[in-house]
Amino acid sequence: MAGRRLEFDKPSALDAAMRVFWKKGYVGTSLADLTGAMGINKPSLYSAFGNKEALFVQALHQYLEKHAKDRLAYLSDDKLTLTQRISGFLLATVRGQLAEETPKGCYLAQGLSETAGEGLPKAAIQALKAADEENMRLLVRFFQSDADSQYLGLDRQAEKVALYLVALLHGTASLSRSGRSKSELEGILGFALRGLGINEDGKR
Amino acid sequence: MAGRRLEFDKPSALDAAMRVFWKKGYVGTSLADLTGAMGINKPSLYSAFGNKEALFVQALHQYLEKHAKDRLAYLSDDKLTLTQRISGFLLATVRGQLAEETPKGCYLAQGLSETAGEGLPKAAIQALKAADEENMRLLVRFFQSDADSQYLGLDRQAEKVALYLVALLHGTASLSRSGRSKSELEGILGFALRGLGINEDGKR
DNA sequence: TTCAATCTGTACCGATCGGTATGATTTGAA
DNA sequence: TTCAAATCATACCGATCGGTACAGATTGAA
Repeated sequence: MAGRRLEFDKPSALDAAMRVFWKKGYVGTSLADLTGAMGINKPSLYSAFGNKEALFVQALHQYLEKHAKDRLAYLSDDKLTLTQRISGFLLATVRGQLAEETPKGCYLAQGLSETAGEGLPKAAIQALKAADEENMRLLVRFFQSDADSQYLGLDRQAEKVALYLVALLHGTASLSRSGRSKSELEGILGFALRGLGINEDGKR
Repeated sequence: MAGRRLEFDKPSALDAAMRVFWKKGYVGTSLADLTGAMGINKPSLYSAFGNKEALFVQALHQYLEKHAKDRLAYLSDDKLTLTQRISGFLLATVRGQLAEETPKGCYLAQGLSETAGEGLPKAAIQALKAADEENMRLLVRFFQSDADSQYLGLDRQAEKVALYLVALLHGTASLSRSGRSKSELEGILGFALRGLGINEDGKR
């Protein structure tokens, strides 16, 4: 088709936008913040991504795909014990929450918290709730279907166990945003595992 | 002294401001939000409280005094076992996070999270960090000095134990803001206690 | 009763908010 | 080479941001 070519790389512009929302939240980021970080100006942003809230939703999906999805893979690694798998999942998540290359905390948790205020448009709230529920679904299904989890009886309270881990990870996300160090947060995970009633070899 | 009298009740105006900040965060609340909830207009706000950030700090102290302080009292109730005291503290905190009469979540946790963005003035950051550290100090001192805690060896890792509980409570605060129910959050606390390695009578 | 002190309401300040109209510029197809 | 399609940069829109000047109202003390 005819027409001038895009002068910026759309995926990397979306990546830049994601980092701004990740760091400052939805209400805390302005269009000037976004265009500055993305290296484009407002009309380009609007023609490429719609508007602020549409960009927020796309950035959320980018975050889930590029930064959240991999962590769940630890849970289904057959070569590891249950403890190792859960511990790997938790460690990877916490490392992601305080990596140097990205903002502190968790895009999803940050967004969900803003749900309680009144600054989020409906589409953003919907996308955040959907991602939260999907995340919970995956965790619940894991504790329900995993053999070691069944052996320990965790499958019978899969919802509670999953919510316990989600709460802990929301907590570490919050603490990482307030400046806590890697060693401080990793120290928490030992207690987290003990809360599940599992030990190092994954069997009671 | 001479002069016209204040036509509003200063403490209850501060209380109204506290609820707005509690619900919407610092960057998410506008002066219009504040004056609307407080029932006064801007010049009155500025003469009585200084400016937005000074009001935020005063509201934070009001929150700590009226909504956070009492919970710690559970820890030093001599008539209860260690488990009962910690459980009481956690339960009271979670109930405060989703009470009907107040906004969801925790004013302090909400503010600390905003620390990672760039919307908070320095004075607000200082006050939040100070409150966070004071809170941690009290918890650490508790696990160091409590007899039952010493008996269980928790005093030798008091910092880690305290941070574990703080992380969990930040997590429940976050979850309460995203709409989780009382029963869901209370279900988490059982795992939290197990993470500490204590049982119902407070002795191993 | 006067006067300084204090508070309230309105109206305004420059800056920034999210979003857009417009015209110049660049492209592929005809 | 012409022309429609797409993107770019600038400049602007009304609304709202945090904050304040100012005039009128209300008070206690002199």
